[in-house]
Amino acid sequence: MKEGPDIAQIGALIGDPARANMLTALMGGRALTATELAEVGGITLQTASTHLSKLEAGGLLAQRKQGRHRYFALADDGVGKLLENIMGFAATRGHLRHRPGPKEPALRKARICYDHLAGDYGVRMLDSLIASGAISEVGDGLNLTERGEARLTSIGIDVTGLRSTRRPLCRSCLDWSERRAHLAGSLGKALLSNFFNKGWARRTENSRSILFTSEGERRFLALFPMEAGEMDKGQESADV
Amino acid sequence: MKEGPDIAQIGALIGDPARANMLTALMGGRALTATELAEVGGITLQTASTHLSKLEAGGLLAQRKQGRHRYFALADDGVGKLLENIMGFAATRGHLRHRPGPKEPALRKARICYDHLAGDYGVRMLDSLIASGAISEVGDGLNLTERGEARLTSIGIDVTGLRSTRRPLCRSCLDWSERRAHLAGSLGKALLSNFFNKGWARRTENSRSILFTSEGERRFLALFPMEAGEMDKGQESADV
DNA sequence: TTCATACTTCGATCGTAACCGAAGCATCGA
DNA sequence: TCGATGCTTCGGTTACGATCGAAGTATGAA
Repeated sequence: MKEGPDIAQIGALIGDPARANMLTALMGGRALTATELAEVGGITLQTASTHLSKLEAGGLLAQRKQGRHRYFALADDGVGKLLENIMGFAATRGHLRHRPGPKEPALRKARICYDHLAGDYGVRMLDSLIASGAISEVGDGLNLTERGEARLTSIGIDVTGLRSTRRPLCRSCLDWSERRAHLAGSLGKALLSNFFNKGWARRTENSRSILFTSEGERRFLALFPMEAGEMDKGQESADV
Repeated sequence: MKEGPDIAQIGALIGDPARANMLTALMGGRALTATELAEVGGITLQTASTHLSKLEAGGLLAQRKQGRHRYFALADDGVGKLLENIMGFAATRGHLRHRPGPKEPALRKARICYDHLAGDYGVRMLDSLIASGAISEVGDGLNLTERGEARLTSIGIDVTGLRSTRRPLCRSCLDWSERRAHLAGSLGKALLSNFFNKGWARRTENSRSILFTSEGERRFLALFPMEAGEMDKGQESADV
């Protein structure tokens, strides 16, 4: 009965509120310093330091020294994926935190989920890709069709290059409030990078929300039109 | 920064060793009484009772009264899936518990993982299904082919009936020691039930290991032959 | 050098939750 | 009705770990 992986250990790591807040912040995808993480955790630097040591020892975080700064980030994709999973699960059980801040509408609209686009726009993008036949749903998973590959290549995504990596091209990621999926995987990441590179959108400094320029928004909505029946849905989407 | 699902809450629930042991035991798929769970948790009945209340309040467990017994089980598929995920992750970080008991070889060979077959035989079965073209790998997911549907129907699986449920037909589940996948989803469950019904195998009383009869083993191995190059691999497989 | 910034380590406090003994409640069988 | 079994609730103890002040280490800047 005592065999098997020790889920209690990682449960305990995630189970502390301060650590959970830090991990959630790092889902934003960028590395943060100990000082920044102390702030998001609502604790002093000393306390944060011990937490960060534990998270690193537990294999959840990786650190990179740079001058007198020490940047922490999620150790790898697996950690992001795990946290996504738990968030999705927690949402279905109604374990929500209830401090609707002023930034919430922006977060609902478009936000970063580890490394890909989430929120209303994220859900819309995947819906549109499926509706247009670029991505097909196969059982539990998602699959890029030939038509989709041609289309994405035409907007500047190096699909061939993405295929050569070990990471899955398409993954679906559950949007916790809407309970609908958006696109994760290396393709999801590449698409978001593409939007950044084109200047359609940019990150915000202290939040996971993504700001679209008016021009970028216009282009994005044109590129991923909503199906006819979907108008005025998707307002409450928000993820992770 | 405070929006989103509260991962700390469920992390804390899983993070207590006694609770984690109980949950792991319930991954065996059958409902257990509070007394039995107290024993696997290594705690008294009183303590177990409070743990079980918390797990139920947190949406992880469901209880069913039956006479003066109170049976606890995982609340639904989602919980099993979550625990599988965490176990898979924990295994990749080397968070293993180290009490190799006498039952371990049996567990490595074949065991139940929530409701489907895991371990050496579980991995072998999926490998064989893929090699024979019954199941294809699509990106991250698995897909039953037409040929596979015909083949499984012929051995007594009601594939059409399975398709009509909301649960995904094929899911892959990471085998933590081998780091290879075996088959989960409603099809994985149906296959294991099929083996039980045919009398090829049965559960053991106090463990998650599955015992094959010699006849059942012969049939199983004939039904799911190993690919030529795979001989003598798969000895160390064990899951969840 | 010297000072400032970024972070860690040490030491002590404190709160929470895990824990168990004992008592209480519910169901069953006789 | 009575005792036995299965489980919960109560109360008090204990232990662990989260927390922070203070001191220590490392890097950079002046």
